[in-house]
Amino acid sequence: MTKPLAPTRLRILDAALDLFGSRGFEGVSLDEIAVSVGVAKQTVLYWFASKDELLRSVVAHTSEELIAAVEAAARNSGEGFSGIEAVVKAVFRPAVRRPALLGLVRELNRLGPDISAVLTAQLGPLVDRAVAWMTNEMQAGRLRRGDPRLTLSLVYATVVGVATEPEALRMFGWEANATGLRRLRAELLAFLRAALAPAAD
Amino acid sequence: MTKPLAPTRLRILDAALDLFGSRGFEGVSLDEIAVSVGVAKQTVLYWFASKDELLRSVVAHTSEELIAAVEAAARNSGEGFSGIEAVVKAVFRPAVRRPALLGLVRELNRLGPDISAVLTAQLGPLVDRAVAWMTNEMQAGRLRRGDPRLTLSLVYATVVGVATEPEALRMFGWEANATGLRRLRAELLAFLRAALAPAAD
DNA sequence: GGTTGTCTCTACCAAATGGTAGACGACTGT
DNA sequence: ACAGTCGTCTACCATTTGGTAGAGACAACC
Repeated sequence: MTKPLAPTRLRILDAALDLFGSRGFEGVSLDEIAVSVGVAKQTVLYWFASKDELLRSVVAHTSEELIAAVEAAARNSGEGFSGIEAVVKAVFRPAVRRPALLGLVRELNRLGPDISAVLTAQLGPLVDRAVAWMTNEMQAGRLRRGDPRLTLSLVYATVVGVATEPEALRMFGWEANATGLRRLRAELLAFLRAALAPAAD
Repeated sequence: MTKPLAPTRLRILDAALDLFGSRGFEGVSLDEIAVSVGVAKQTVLYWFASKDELLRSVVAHTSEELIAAVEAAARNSGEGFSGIEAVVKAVFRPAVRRPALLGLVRELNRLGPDISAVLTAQLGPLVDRAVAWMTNEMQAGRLRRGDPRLTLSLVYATVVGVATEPEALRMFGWEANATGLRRLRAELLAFLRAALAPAAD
């Protein structure tokens, strides 16, 4: 605990997340990252052996945080849709405020399996648990029946799509302010609730 | 029949769409595009004055096609959810088969307003008509009531999310073959139908 | 045959990029 | 006072990038 709040290394990780997430790995130069942090390019290379390693570190660091948030939410969540609601709520604000968070996930897909493997390894168990939970809830009649994995994928795709495309949402007339954010979240939850509600029979 | 179908210019547009869409504008060099087409880099620059103009052309060309498909589907579509179903079906296959199609849309967001304006101008009227249609269907009770623009955004986000993240879907255990594609489409439509179904009352 | 215009090529350039080498200062423990 | 190491810097390099200049192949039209 020698360096309390934001030592250079963390500030670099932070800036790199935003830049990689918003403009892509190849679209950002080490120098840009350095300038945005307020250090020299070589300071970045002092902390991270290469640009690739910087990306790997950003992914590892970021996914740890996100996964922790999701797991915490999942632990305290209830049955049926409220379980999903808790997780979505936990992810929604940071994700929309900072599209880079989930944008980075997309970024991985274009950088070959060796890098996305870092994330897959971390996410695998979480996905499995989620699928098991979903299967159970479907069988109990608390969620609409369907392929649990695909349904989960669709929930994921919806949330990620919303969170990573503010520009597209603006195209539909959405305004990116606090009110817009609240409304979007409310509509997203209503949308997902309807999509997952068990068929009335 | 020397160059009947794909003259150089079109082949370049085609290759550029795939490369830009999958690896990002900055992640692809002119040389790569040229090689993948089988010509020299300078041939690319002969057809398109600069890399920027190439991107603009790809966007214009691609969005024309997509928009035409959407409009055709929208014209023949029915009321309520079947109207949306028709459009989603029209977009789904080409979009999933070729993630670059919609991936390009995301790509635009990171390239400044001057480029995404090309697309916005083309999409604007279509979006307005879709919103008007949706408002009408909601009021008629054929779709679940809600903010028409936001609901539309969510449908869009879901489809785009699904279409542009095959890697993420694979993380959830989805397999990218013909059967997987069919199942995914069926589940997507069921998901959207449930999400948009009018509240039973 | 000559001219013109289209299309593709080789050769080259200036700028930017990721990365290396090594110096300078600040702080540590001895 | 001194050696060491931590963190940052300036200076530099090799490669790649987008882009320019100009020549050659080839067809069509005169």
